[in-house]
Amino acid sequence: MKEFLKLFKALSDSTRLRIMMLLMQRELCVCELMFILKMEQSRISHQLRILRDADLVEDKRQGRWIVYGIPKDVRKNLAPLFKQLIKKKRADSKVILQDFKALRICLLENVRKRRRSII
Amino acid sequence: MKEFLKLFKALSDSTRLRIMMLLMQRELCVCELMFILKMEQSRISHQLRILRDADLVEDKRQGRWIVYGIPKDVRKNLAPLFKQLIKKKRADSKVILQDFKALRICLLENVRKRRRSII
DNA sequence: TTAATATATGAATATATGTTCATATATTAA
DNA sequence: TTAATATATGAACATATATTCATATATTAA
Repeated sequence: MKEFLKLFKALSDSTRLRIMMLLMQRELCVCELMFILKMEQSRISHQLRILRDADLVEDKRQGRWIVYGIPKDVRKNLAPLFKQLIKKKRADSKVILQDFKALRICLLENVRKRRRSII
Repeated sequence: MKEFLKLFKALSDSTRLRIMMLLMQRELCVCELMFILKMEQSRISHQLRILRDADLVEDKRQGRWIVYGIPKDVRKNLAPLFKQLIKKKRADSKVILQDFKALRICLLENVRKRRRSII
């Protein structure tokens, strides 16, 4: 039961749910999430930690960025659930769809700098 | 998103999760839940209210008891998820399985009195 | 009608959680 | 090596949530 509680708790916060929806689209670093969600860095880091503790996301260093993504098995399990969240064209999904729009802008504007680390 | 948050929040408490698992087995009144969970009445009533506000349970009066159950559509949607929760024979499921045992005893002992209301 | 039973609910309290601020750490650029 | 950038994290604070206690309401039994 603990495991399920951890999962539900992790998903029962709007910031974390938005992060999850974004990471379902694409791996992102913290500064990209900051740009898209318009939230300060520590707020996002704290929430990512909770998601990581619940094994909903994993992180890897890429040069000076730390990139977050959703492990394959988690992605597979959550996909049907999250699909419902976008599918319904209700006011409910508005925030999510706006976030997706901001994600596109984030990529176009190359918020994560072009420089690539050697490692 | 609000709808999903409401769902996840409703399920992210161990008392409520246990209640949901029990109601997936069978309709139950508050006093039966008290007996099974060994919790005081107001505690259960408060949690049932939260579940009802999230449309996860519905109630109907039967004589002097108020019987709680899970609406068919909700039951259908949550069944696969909850099945996983019981399936895995891990310490994680122990509490739930103990609750099911207590449920059986509850029914054998006829915790809800035999008298039936006229209504 | 009165007492007993079953449940709901408001208020008080304790605890958990989310956010912000300040600061530490790790990497890369200069 | 030093400065800049990206991120993590501890502490303080505000807010939300769960639980308990006291009490109200509705139904049935006597």
